[in-house]
Amino acid sequence: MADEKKTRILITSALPYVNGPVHIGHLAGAYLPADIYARYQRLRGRETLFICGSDEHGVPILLRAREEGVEPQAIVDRYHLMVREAFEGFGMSFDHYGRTSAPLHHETSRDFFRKLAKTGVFVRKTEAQLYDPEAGMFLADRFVRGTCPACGHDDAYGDQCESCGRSLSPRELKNPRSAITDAVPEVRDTTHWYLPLGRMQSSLEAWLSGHEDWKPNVLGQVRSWLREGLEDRAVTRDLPWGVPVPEDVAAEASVDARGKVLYVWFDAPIGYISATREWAELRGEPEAWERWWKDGDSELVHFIGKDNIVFHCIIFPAMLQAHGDYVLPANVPANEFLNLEGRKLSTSRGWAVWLHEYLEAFPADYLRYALCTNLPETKDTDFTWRDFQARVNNELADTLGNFVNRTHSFALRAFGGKVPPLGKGGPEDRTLLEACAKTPARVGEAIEGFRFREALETAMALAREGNRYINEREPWKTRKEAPEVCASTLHAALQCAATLSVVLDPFLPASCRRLRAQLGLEGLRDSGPGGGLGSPSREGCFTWDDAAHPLLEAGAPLGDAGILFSKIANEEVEVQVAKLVEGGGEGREEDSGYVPLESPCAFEDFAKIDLRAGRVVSAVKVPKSRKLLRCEVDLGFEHRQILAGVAEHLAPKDLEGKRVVVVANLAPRKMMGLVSEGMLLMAEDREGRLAPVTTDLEPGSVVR
RNA sequence: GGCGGGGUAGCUCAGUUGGUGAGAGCGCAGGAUUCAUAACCCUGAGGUCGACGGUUCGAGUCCGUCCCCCGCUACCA
Repeated sequence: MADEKKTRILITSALPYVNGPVHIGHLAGAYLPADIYARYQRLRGRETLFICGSDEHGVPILLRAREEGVEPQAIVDRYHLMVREAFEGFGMSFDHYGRTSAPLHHETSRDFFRKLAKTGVFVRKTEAQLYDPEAGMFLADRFVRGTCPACGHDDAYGDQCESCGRSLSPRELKNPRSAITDAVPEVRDTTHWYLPLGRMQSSLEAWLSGHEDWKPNVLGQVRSWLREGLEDRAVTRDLPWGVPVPEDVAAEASVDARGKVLYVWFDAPIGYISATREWAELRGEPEAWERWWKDGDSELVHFIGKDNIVFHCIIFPAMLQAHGDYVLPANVPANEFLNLEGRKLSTSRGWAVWLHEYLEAFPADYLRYALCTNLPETKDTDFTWRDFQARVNNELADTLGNFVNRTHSFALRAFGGKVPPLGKGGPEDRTLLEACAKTPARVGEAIEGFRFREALETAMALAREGNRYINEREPWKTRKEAPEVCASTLHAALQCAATLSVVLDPFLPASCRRLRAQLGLEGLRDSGPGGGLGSPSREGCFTWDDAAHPLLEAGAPLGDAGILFSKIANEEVEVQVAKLVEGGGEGREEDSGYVPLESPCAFEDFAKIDLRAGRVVSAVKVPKSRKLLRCEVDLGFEHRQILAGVAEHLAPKDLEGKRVVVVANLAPRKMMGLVSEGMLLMAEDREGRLAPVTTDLEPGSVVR
């Protein structure tokens, strides 16, 4: 239940990570529910602010920029724009949509960090790491190559030697070099700041104990983390892309701040705050943001997907608590995941419906409806195009659209385009009007409990009741026999349509606006951006609760007719399904689903690999492992034990007896306590299916 | 493997603190109707509530074990 004591409500949707476009899975998790909630709160008349923005830092964006040979800023500029426009087309009613590369975000994050540093919240740890003087940056372990101290192999990674399987630390390597520039790395000490979650645990637990009413999937995850005991987390990184660590803080700790940035999960949630500040500045009231973030009367609600629970329920609250000035989330109604046609969504495989592409084909409200009827509120759910079509045709068009259309067009014809009077009204009329009166509260109760499917179903039930009512009252008969009765019927039916235009507004904002125009109904508060903020025009408008009373006055003029929802033909969804199968590759345009080619490899490098034919003598699943099969392979001159990470795709019998191709000189590697002496070559198709690469020749044969 | 969330009618999903004959929408079958977007309305068929034990007068709802799906994590071809 909503806490009516709080006077204003601050709603956030997870910041999308802009290394690609947004798809329907994102919408179902963090965006559509948040938008419905925000629009509802505005219609209720509560002071409401809805905030989101692009998350633009972190390693994946840096790597993507390197791949494409452009600056990271170019990547995030591209997707920030694309994502923002797609959200707008979908009807997301953000009061502000910011971005974490904005100067104000950098300033806000740095101030936040500075405050925690100054008040002694952080601990610092210094460790020696390798530094690339040419690239001017510290090297992650896998970016260091060199000679293995144990076996002399000259191309070992910084974390492990592939030749002897030994785990290493980068500093143990002889003749180390940078994998980026080939420069000889220097050993330098690097210091990082840590958020000591361990010692913050009890205060977090105290806070969480006041939130036993959160969704079970959220509480379960959170309790599990607390039971395990929280560990300190580093909040800075040696990276060239991100929010720079404040120089003054670094100087005070006698640390060189150059090349150090805030870790992305530290700065990203602060994006909620900086976007609010940006909103306030644009409004010309730079201090206005503090009301939302620092006043105890403010209720903060984060909408996210289940993968984000720990950050929003533990780490960010810990940061806010440590800072001291901020309110903590009142609720974090995380959703589970949406599947697509029975398979999980995958950006890398292109198994997704991209929002910007969807919007080229169908109206936003159709998707809003279809997704909302099937939101993954308690468990993962499945989106299919066929179901989408059925929802739109059978429910939106046939049930809702047809109800308002038959009502409206009848009134236009029979009553000269004006709302007919209720007159005395019969018991049936009063029954329908009572159903209308109860609906806003019922729908609202479900929304406030974050049960959006139930809320939409409740509203749609009123449309069904309206259809039933008209069938029973048969106004086409009473029109001539008893005109006053006919007038009462149409009056009640029009009131019902008017109620629907309000209670469905959060779900179908564009369609409900059109519906109200058809009904000649004006003066509802704006559910869109700015509608939850104080403004002169807002006063005098009617609200959600007012929809419990008849909204139309007898004699008032009706607007023009029009079809609200048109049906989707089979061919239209077939096109979408076909697009899915073909486009199995990536969000990028010309990609057909094939994995992109690796960069060229010199022949000398290729020649180092010794490929042999081998016969799989036996294959058994490695106990307690999810992916590994332990194979005994006959190479003719010897038998090898090889671990293949294919158990999710292949059964042991798929390999046993097969003559396969083996990388015979691959450095041994330990996994699950077992040594793997080589690798079985596998081919993978665009659907992700695996099959061994086989040969007819005898074991030991050389493959070139 | 560890931790968390799920496995309920053909399909997609609801089922609060255990208690009248287990629900909705869609799909299907039959009927009624014609104001309306070949729409609407009524009726019906349909499930041993993942499997096996247990607690209880009584369990989809609580406990235990196992199987399958998803997320985080661990050792990711």
